Amino acid sequence: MESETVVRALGALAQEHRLALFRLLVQAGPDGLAAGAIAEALGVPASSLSFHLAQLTNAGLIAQRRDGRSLIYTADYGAMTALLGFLMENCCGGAVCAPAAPCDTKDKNERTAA
Amino acid sequence: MESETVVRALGALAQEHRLALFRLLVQAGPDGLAAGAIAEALGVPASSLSFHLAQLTNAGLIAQRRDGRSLIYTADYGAMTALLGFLMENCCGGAVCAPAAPCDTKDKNERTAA
DNA sequence: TCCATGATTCGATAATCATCGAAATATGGA
DNA sequence: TCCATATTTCGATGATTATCGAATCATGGA
Repeated sequence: MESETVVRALGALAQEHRLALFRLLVQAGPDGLAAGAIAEALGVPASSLSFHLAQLTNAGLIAQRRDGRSLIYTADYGAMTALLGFLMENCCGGAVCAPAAPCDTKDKNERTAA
Repeated sequence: MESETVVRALGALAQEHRLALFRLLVQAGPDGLAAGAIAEALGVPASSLSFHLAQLTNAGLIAQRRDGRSLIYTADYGAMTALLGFLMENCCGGAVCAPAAPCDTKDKNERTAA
């Protein structure tokens, strides 16, 4: 993962509404949520929300698909995994830093960096 | 970790110079680096660097100590661990997301959130 | 005490970001 | 075709961020 990509992803998450939005999409899972539902959940005007959705999309953290009149947004787990991988490997001075919790993982395939 | 803290930490890292700076401090380890050395390494004017150091300090990601005329900066691993912990637990939809690498950890004590 | 060095703060400026109503675009149904 | 719904784009505005030279502050040594 290039550091410019990392900066963009971090920047996308470094905003109250967008962090909440991303968490919401993570909770929603693969089904995702329509823009309108998100706007209501977050209490943000549609045009403002659209701006934030664009930021996250641009950073590659979420994806968009259309379902009828609605645009459904979903979290991109792979992008998040890559981001976490970068942070762990480059910003943690080795293995010392990683929280111990999720070591019952079942995926070794998403890995990116060396 | 409160989400406001998370936003501030992410914002602090979401900048080219600051991300490079933080990585540099992580590499430097507990000895840290003097502001002047950092400025030279990054090729950034002293006053600009000072601004970025303040951002990272304010976000709690780095710490400062004085050694004679020099101010030595060090990465705060605990803060980074807490940040990663938050992201893993809130932005990853469970254990599915975590990269598999650092599971040979030796520390279970840094953990913060539940 | 005086000076040199290491670093921060101040101040001005340019750039980017966030907000949100109004207008425009896309889709589906009558 | 015409209308209603879902959402984005446009445009204007205020706020925050990044940059960097000059001035200031802190420390140590002569």
